[in-house]
Amino acid sequence: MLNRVVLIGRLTRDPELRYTPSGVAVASFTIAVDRRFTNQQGERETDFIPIVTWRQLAENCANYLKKGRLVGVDGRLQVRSYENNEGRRVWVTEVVADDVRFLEPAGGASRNPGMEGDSQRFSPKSNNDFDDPFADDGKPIDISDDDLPF
Amino acid sequence: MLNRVVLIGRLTRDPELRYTPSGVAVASFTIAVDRRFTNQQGERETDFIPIVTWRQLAENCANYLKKGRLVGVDGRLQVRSYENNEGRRVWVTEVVADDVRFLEPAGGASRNPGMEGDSQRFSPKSNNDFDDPFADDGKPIDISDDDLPF
Amino acid sequence: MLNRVVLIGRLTRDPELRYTPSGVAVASFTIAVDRRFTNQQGERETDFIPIVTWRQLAENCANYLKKGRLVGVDGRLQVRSYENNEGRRVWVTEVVADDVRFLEPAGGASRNPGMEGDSQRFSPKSNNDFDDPFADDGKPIDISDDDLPF
Amino acid sequence: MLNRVVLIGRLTRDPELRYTPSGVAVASFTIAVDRRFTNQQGERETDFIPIVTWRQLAENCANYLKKGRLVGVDGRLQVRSYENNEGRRVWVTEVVADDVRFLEPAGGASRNPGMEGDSQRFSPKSNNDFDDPFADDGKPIDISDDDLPF
DNA sequence: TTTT
DNA sequence: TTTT
Repeated sequence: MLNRVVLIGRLTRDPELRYTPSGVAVASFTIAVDRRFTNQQGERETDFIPIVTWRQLAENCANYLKKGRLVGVDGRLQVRSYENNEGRRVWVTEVVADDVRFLEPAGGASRNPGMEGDSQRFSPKSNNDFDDPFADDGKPIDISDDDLPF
Repeated sequence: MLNRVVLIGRLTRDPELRYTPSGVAVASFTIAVDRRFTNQQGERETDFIPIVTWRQLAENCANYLKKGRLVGVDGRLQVRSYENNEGRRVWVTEVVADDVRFLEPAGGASRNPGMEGDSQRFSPKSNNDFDDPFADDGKPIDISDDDLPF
Repeated sequence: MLNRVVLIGRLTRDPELRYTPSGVAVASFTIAVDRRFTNQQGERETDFIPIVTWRQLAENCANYLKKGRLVGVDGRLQVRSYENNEGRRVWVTEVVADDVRFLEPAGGASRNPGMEGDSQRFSPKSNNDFDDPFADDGKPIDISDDDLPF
Repeated sequence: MLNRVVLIGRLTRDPELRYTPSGVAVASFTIAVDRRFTNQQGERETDFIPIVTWRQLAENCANYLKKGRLVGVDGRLQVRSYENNEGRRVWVTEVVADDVRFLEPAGGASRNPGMEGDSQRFSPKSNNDFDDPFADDGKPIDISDDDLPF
C-alpha cells in the first residue's frame, strides 16, 4: 500500500554508520522537526524522528552530514521491534529514507556531493526558443473569490 | 518545519473514540500498511501505524469506519511519551491525521458521510465551453527516450 | 531537490500505452481528483491530473486499469513542453508515477496483479507471539488538551 | 480525494502579491526544482512549478521571500483555466500552498518572521527529565539483512 | 473526450 | 522573464 513521508528538520547528532553481516551500509540519525503551531502554553514543541538510510545514500549521509545540519527527507514509515537487554520487546517507528537533501551548504564544497553531480549547472530542456509557460501575457489574471481554497 | 505523511491501509480494529477533559473528540485506530516489496524470505511484511484524529473528523471516523476498512490518511508524524502502569516512560510515534478518506463504499449509503457532502455530483468550473487541457490534438505526442525518468 | 506528489482519484478514460523508439513502455491517463471543500457556490470542483508511468508499471496500468477505477498515485511533478500542430509550444504539467495502487477490486481477479501478489494475505513479521505494539494495556491513556494539534 | 504535494526549490523571481475583489491577499511565484537524476545527455533538468498562496501566508511570502531563496512547499495540486488575450483557453497547473518554509536565513533576522517565532529555540515537551527515546542503551542494535528495504 |  |  501507499506509504510516503516527507520531513524537513535538523540532525540531533552525527549520523551513525554500520554494516549488515553481508556488508550493506546503513546510516541512522534523528532529526528534530519543529511543529508548525505552538501548544496551549505558547511553547513550540519538537518531534524527534529517527531516520534510516541504506547503501550509497547511507555512506553519503555519514560522510557529509553532521549534528545541526538541516535536511529534507523523502521516505517511508516503518515499524520494527527488537528485544532490549532486559528481555523486553521494544517497538521502533522510523523513516526509511529514499532520498535525503542537504539543505545548507556546509561552507561551499560539500553540497550533496556524490549524489547530485553539479547542482550549480542549469539545464533547460531546450535552450533556444525557451518560453515560460507561466509568464503573464499582459492581460491581468482574473482572480475571483471563487479561487479561494478555504 | 515541514512534516507530511500520506498512507493507505486497512483498520486493524474499530476506531476508539474518547474526549479530552474539555470535551474535544479524539479517535484513534491502527492501520495495516503492506510494504511494497517482499523481504528476502519472499514474505510481504506489514507496518502497523497508529492514527489519531481530532474533532469532527474523529467523530466521523468513529461513526463510519470499522475494522478492515481501507482508508487514505493525510497527516503529520508526531512523537509523544507517557508513563505506563509500571512507571516506565513509553514513546509512541503516531500520525495525526488532517484528512481521512474512506476508500471503499460500506455498502452504498455511507460514502464519507458528513465529510464531503454529495460526492456523486460533478462540478466542472465552466460547463459551457469545456476543453480538456490534456486532450490530444491529432498529432502524435513525441515520446523520446529523453523523457525516461530513470 | 525534493519533489513528491501523492494523489487518489479516478481514471477519466482507459490508459493509453505507447513505446519509445528504444522500446520502453509508457502509459498515460488522467485522474479526476475531487477537491476537499466546495466552492462558494457550494459546488464540489474536480482537478483533472495527467499521470505518466513507465516500464513494467506502465504495462500493468495498461493491462489492469480502466476508466472509472480508483487509484492511489505516488510520484513526482514534472513540466514538459511540445509543439502542437499549429506550431505553438504547449506546456504540460504531469505526475510521473513511481507507484500506482489499484484501490478497488475489479470483481476479484485483477487486484494489482503482478505487482503485489495477494494483498488479501497479511504477513506480520512474527506470527507466533504477536503483540500489537499499540494495544492498550488496561491503563487509560492520558489525553490532555495539550495534545490538541490545532 | 487525497491530494498532496511537497516540493523544495528556489524562487525564480520575487513573489507577486495581489488582492481579490473582496480584499483577500494572494501571492504567486515559481520555484525551480532540480530533478534528482540527469537525463541521457548527462544534463540535470529542472522543473519550474508555479506556487500560489493565500491570506496571511501570501503576505508573509511577499514580505520575506525573494528571487533565489530556497523554500519548502506543502500544498495541493490544482488545475484552472482562463481565457488569454487571443481568446484561447489556457490551462494552468499550480500548487496551492498550505505551508511555505523559508529554508535559508536571509542574513539573520528574517527567518520565517511572523510565522514561526524563533525557530532557533528548541522546546522539548518536558525539559526536566529529558530522555532521547532513540538513544542507544549500550546494546548494539541487531541489524539483519532482512531489514533491507530493497 | 473527464471519473464516482 | 527562470533559481543555485
